[in-house]
Amino acid sequence: MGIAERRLRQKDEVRSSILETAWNIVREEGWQSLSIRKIADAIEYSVPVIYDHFANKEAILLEFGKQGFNLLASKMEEAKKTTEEPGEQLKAMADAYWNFAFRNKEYYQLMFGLGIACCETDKCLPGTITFRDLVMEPISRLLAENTNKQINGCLKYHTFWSVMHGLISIKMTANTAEVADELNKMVLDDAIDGFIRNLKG
Amino acid sequence: MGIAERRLRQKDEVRSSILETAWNIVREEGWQSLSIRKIADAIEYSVPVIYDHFANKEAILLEFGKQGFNLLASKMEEAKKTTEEPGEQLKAMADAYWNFAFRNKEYYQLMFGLGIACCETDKCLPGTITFRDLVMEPISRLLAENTNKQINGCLKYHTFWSVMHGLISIKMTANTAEVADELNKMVLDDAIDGFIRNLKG
DNA sequence: TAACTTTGCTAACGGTGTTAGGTAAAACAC
DNA sequence: GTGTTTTACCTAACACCGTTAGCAAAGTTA
Repeated sequence: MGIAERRLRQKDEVRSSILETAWNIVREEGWQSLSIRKIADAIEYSVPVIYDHFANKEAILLEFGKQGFNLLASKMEEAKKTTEEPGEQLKAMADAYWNFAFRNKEYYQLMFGLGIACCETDKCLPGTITFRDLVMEPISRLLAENTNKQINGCLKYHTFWSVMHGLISIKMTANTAEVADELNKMVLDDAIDGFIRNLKG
Repeated sequence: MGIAERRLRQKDEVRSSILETAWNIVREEGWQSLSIRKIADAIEYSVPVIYDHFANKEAILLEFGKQGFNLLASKMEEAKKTTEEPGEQLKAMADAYWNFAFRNKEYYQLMFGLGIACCETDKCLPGTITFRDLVMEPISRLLAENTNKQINGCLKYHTFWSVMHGLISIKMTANTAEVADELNKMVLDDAIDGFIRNLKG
């Protein structure tokens, strides 16, 4: 009785084509321009079919949000593995974050833009690694070597994200080429260097 | 012949009531929920009247954007005047920025949220002071005292904004009380302290 | 009073997310 | 193979949205 299986497969294909089509629309016209009707048109089904696969429009966006967070997490994990020195790890992850943001503007805008608030940056990952674990560990190692024991690691963790997010979101919002690209990357490098220097004491 | 004047006055009153009403809606229901029809309803005029005063909806948002940037600039200018020491000035301005953001969430969200992109953070002020002047001056003074002449002030200027914006926008997007308020303020203070320490060399 | 200008309205256009209700085809039971 | 039930899918609507064309009434001027 492979009928049920075939049906599930077909249903999954429609679901996939919804996501694929939506992604194309977003890439070509931006999030603002994505509409249920446009998707329905493109996949050659009527509008209500979409609601058989997603509760509402936000559920579609959330799906992309998850994808984005997973991709970002894997890129940062990968970056971290390239070195053992905690300071270098932080720099590598900052680099990975930067690259992710500008190679996947659509994802980044959805994830951190007008708070689709997919998650609090942490949750909604496959359960294994969290961003917190990833970034907190090298911070703690640097702080352990620091003679000044007053410094709060949790606080530094937030600073790390804030600096990166701030730099990227300002650059992304700014009218394209307000400042040269290299300068922006230098600002990030400089800020992260300063951050690490302060961690080392 | 005060007729024309009275008419102008009356027209201005309608314009003001549009802005006032719009602001009330935003405060009570958020930017997402602001619509031309709601404004028209509330001021007890028909919809097209609004278009006699504003070219379109975005023009209304832009008006608020200008207000926001002016308010922020004045708060930061005021903060700067409280001290002469450049490091203290930067801290005071960071504080003022922080306070502005959380005492005027609606403004901040409009100004830096989903890029209504009112301006590039600088322009659209009354022509006199720019944010750049305000922040760049104490940075330059600190760098002048620093023996390391390699440091780029323009770069530091961008870092300053990024850190502040990053901290605030992450806290604003986060689901209300992810982290205690005091901790967040501590993160800002810590980040700005670190920033200034690095400026001093 | 007649002509003109301004003011404000109704009603529409084309778009959005979402859902109720019906039909035809496919799958199942006998 | 026939009858019944489930599934897939569509049409059409609801309630919104921003925006604009066109018209009627009121106010202003000569």
